[in-house]
Amino acid sequence: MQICAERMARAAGRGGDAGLRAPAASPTSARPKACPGVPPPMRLTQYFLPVLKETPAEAQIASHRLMLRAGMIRQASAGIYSWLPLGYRVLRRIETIVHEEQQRAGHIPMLMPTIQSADLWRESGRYDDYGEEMLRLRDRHDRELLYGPTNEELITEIFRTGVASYKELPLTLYHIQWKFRDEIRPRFGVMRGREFLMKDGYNFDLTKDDALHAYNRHMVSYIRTYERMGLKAIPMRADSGPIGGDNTHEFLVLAPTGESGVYYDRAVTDLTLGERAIDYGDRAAVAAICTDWTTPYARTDETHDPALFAALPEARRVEGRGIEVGQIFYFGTKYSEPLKALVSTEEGERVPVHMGSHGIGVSRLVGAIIEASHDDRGIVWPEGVAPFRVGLVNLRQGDGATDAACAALYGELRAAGLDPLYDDRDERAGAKFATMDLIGLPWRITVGPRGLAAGKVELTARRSGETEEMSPAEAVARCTEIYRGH
RNA sequence: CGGGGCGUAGCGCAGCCUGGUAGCGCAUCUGCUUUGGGAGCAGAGGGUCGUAGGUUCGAAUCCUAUCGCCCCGACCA
Repeated sequence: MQICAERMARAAGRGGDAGLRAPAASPTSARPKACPGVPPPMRLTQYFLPVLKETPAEAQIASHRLMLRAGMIRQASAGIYSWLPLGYRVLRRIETIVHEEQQRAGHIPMLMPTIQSADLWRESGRYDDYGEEMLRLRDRHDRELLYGPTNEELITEIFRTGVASYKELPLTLYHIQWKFRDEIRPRFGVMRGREFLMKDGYNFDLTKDDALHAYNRHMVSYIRTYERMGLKAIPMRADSGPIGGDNTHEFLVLAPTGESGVYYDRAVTDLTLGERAIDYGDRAAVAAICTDWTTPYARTDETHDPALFAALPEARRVEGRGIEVGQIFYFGTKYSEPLKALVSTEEGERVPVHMGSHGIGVSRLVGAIIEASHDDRGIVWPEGVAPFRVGLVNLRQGDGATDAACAALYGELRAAGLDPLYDDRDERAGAKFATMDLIGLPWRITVGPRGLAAGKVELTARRSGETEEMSPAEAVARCTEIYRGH
C-alpha cells in the first residue's frame, strides 16, 4: 500500500501521466512499476521490452520466432513459458474478449484451482484413462493430486452439491485457468505448450434440447469471439476424442502453418456476424445462425469425406491448413451419471443432467493470431487484440519542439483511451521503425521536425504500410474512429 | 517412447578432431561524430565452457555418468 501511494505521488509530481517529463530523471531513481489499478507509463524507456535482433535458434515457426523476438514470452522449460509484459497484454486482451462474449451469452464466470484431487478423477473413471499426459503430484501427506488438464469432474462435483432442482437450470459456468497436459513433445512455442491458458465452460440442462441450445449458444458466441480478434475461424465437424460425446465442432483458424488439413466450401468464409444484435435466449434465431455456419462443407482431415467434398462445385472447394483454437461438445449424461449430478424434475423424479463442455485455447490464440497475421518485418496485430492501440514514434529525441509535440500527443492519446506506446528512446529512426514493425502495433504516429514545421504528423497503417500526413488532432480523431467498437 | 542433434557472455556462433593464456558478431556501458528505415570511430565491462566424476603435470577439448534443450516420428486445446 505504502509503496503504491509513494509511486502515485511520484507520478503526480511529474504531471500526472509523466507526459511532459524529461526522460530518466537520474540513473538511481527506481523505475515506476505497475501498481494494481494504476496504469504504468507506457513510454518505451520505462517499459520492459527485450526485443531481439537475431532469431533464437530453437524457434521453428513464425509465431514462435516473432513472440521471442518481440519480447512477448520467454521459455522457462520445455513447453512452459513466462509471459513478458507485451505478451501478457495480448493475453489479457484475448481473455477480456472471451469474458465479454461469454457473459453476453449468459454464461457465468468463476475460477477453479489448477490442482485437483485424484479421488474425483477415480470416480469418473478417467484417472487411469488419461495416462501419462496428466501430471500427477503428491503432497506432504502423500495424498494424490494432479494438475488439472481439464475440469469436467471438478465442475460436476460443484454442481451436484449446489444444484438439486430443475428450477435452477439452465446453468452454464466457465472459467479461464491454466491447464497442464504433459505432451510427449511440446513444440511451436505457445501453440503446443504443456502449460496453457484455456477458457473452459460447462453447461447443465434438464433436457437434451436445452443442452443443444447451450451448444448452439456456444457456437455463436465463439464465432463472435474469434471475429472480434480479427480471425476467420470456421466451425468444423470434429471427432470427440477422449472427452467423449456425439456432437462436437472444432474451430479452425486458417493459417498455412496449421497442424490440421482443412477442406471447406468457400461459402463459409464469406459469412460474418458483424455488429448484428443477437438474442441468446431466442432458440430459433441462435439455431439459424448455427445452421448458416454448419451447412457449408467444412471438415478437418480427421473427419473429411472426399466424396461429399467432391460434390461441391470446383470453384467453391478450398483445401488448406488450420489451427484449432476451440472446440465445443455435447456429451449428454456421460459425466452426470457416474458423478451423480442429478436434479429433481417437476414430477419429483431424480434425473442426470445433460451436459456439454466448451473450450477456447486462450494462450494458443496468441500464436494462432500471429500465424494468421504477420509479414517479413514482424507481427501485424488485428485492432481487437493489439497490445497497444497506437505506437508513437519521436524521430528526433532531445529536440525541444519534437519532444514537446510528442508529449502533448501522448497525453491526448492517453486521454482518448488509445493506450499508446511512446518510443522515447534515443535511437535513430530506423531502429524505432524496426521495433514498431516487429511488435506489430496496427497504427503508428510518426512525429519529426520536418513534418512538424508544417504542423503535420504521419499516421501509418502497419498492415498496408500506407502513410498519411495530418495534424496531431486529426490523428487522434482518426485513431479514435478506427478503434470505435474495439 | 524410438531415431537424430545441441549445451561455450543476454542473443547468434567459432574453438573440441590434434589437451597448453577462452574468441568473434550483435547487444550492453563511456566518449566523440551522426540522426526519416536496425549509424561510424575509439575505448570498456561481462563467461566456474550444463553438472558430476575420471584420465593427465595440465581438460571447453579425451573418457564415463547425469541433467537440460531442439528436430523427425507416433499422440494432442
